[in-house]
Amino acid sequence: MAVLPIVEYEDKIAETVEENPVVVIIGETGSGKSTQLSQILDRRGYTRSGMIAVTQPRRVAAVSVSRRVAMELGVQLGEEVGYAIRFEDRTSNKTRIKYLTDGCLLRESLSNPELKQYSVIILDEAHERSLNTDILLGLMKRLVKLRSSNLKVLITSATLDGVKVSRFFSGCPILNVPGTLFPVEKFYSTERPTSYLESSLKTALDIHVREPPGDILIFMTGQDDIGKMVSKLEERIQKLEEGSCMDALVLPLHGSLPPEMQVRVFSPAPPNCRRFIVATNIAETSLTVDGVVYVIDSGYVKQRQYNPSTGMYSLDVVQISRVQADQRAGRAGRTRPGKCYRLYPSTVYHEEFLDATIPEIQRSSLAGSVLYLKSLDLPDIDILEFELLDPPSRESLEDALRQLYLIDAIDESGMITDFGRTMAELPLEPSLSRTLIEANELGCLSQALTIAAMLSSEATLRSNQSKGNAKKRKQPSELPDGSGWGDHIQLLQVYEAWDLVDYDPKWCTDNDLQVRSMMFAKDVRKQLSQIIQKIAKGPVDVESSLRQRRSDKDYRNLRRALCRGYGNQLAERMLHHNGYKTLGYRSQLVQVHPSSVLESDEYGHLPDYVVYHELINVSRPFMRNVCSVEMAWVMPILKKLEKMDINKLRGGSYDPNETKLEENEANHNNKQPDETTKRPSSDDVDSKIQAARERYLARKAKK
DNA sequence: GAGCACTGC
Repeated sequence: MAVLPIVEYEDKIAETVEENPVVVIIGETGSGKSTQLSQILDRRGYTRSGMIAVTQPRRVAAVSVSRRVAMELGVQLGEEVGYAIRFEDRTSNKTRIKYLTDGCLLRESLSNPELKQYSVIILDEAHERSLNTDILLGLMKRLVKLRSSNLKVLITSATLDGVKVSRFFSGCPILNVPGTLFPVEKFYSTERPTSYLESSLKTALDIHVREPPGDILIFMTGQDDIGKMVSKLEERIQKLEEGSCMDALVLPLHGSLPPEMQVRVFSPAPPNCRRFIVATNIAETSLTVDGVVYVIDSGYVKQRQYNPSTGMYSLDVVQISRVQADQRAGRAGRTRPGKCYRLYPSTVYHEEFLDATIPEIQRSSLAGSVLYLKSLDLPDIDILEFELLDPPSRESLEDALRQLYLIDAIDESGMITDFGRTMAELPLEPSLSRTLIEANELGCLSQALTIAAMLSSEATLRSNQSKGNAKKRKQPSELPDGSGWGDHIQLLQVYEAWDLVDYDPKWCTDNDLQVRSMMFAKDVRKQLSQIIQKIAKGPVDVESSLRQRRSDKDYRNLRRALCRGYGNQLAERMLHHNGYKTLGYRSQLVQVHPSSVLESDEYGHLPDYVVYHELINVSRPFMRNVCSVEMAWVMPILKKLEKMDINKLRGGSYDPNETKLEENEANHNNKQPDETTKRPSSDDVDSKIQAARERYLARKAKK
């Protein structure tokens, strides 16, 4: 086995770690940082006073890297070297080196805020900037001060980000460890193509005809384009003159492909055959395809982002960053020198692309993360001042506070409530945690657990309700339809139907459901049940109704619990048509997603009030996963909205004078004093509630 | 009447 570059740096690394509490390691692909750093520090005696934790953004990485390290050290996995991921803890009291997902480490710090069992914490792949890694970086900054004598923190990052991370940790040292990538020659287009699909197609065929053997990896934005590209490639390759070039195999690769299709890319090409792998971003970091020598990079990626001013997610095709472009190019140089064809001019790369991808923390709803931080009870930290590498916008934090207030996780002055503490314990979005608490009080916890689990697993019920579409109506689906109450109820019914056939995998495939997702839902449900039973004061019922079907056909209590939980995600139907208006501190015109099973009454009217799981803007704003609720349940939440004051919510445990000072400072820094004073006036809220009441009266009169 | 990239507790 070749000696990894990092081994030559062992003394230097050990020395630097000895002298500094925090060290940034810039390790390129193939440097061996993921497997070697922990072993180096183990050899140097750091495991005498505690374990070494190594975090990974992905589960598969935690498992495979720990397996590798156990093998190198000649120990049984789970003994001296182990891993911990959700649903699976393979560590023991002998464990010295522990690989875990960053989400797992966050969970651990909930019950043990100083993470005392660790003497070293290595945050690997920090340049990927997952939401969890960013929060961990903030926690580490605080932790190294608290435990300056007995904690070492190492952060691995990419070249472009290293200085920034170092600056965040008051200028800690940066060590560079070279990788073992082969050179990749880059070719740029002279201009942006009008159709990147056509341009990729042409480039791929050019390579096929002219270049020596080696697989081609083509980066596309999504499933649709990949499908088109695959069929066009197959068509054009067939037309190529026989004998003029080698054989070809075209493979799609994206996340929603069934696992058996995904693994096809891991078997090598047949002899004298070139593979074309048409992939999404999944091939950028998550999956490594061997044999790739040529990369075609469109320069685009599909990215999900959250807009805190509308509460809406959107999925947009955006330009990639320079880090991403380099990562894509690197995929061509893993086994030998490669070539990367960039379908954009070099000026675009240098002048238009961002240095790094916008971190997830600036593209997500932060309700869950803010609740998490609040539950840590860090006495010295105001949540809005919590130091992060790239702080989210003030608007985004305020949005999180408002959401948390509406679902009773924090009180009117921003303090975490008892509800909030329970909610933070559950590995769910706050809305679903709140639903579970309410369901427990209303005697329908078991059903709510199932819904929460099904929503976590994204067990998409593939358009089995395409009623009007004659083409797709081959056979009517046997799946339950939510009894008209909506998608949450349908998810519940589907799971219960699966339970009735003893969780038979074949039942899933027969009904066009992914076995993987359903199994995941089952695992989540079990985990949630265990956590709830652990934290509950009294006895809880987590199993009822799974087998003995209830007689309440209207799922009344369950819908009521959902309404309480989704108090921040309510919508009201328009008086004269089936469009909806979201209710809350901001109002949007939205529609029920066409895939919903929500039913209208005999007059063709959808329910007056619904809760929704998510707002997503795809060509138009839609509510995905909706459930019918009753006005009487909605009114108390609107009342609560009336009392909401964002200035108080921001306050936390600080006294008002101090808060004021901070705000003045913020105003000064932002140089936008108008912005900070511009908050929804109470008039606004009043008028909203007034309007809702008028509509209520109008409806009542109509009936 | 539309069609969702990728992770994770």
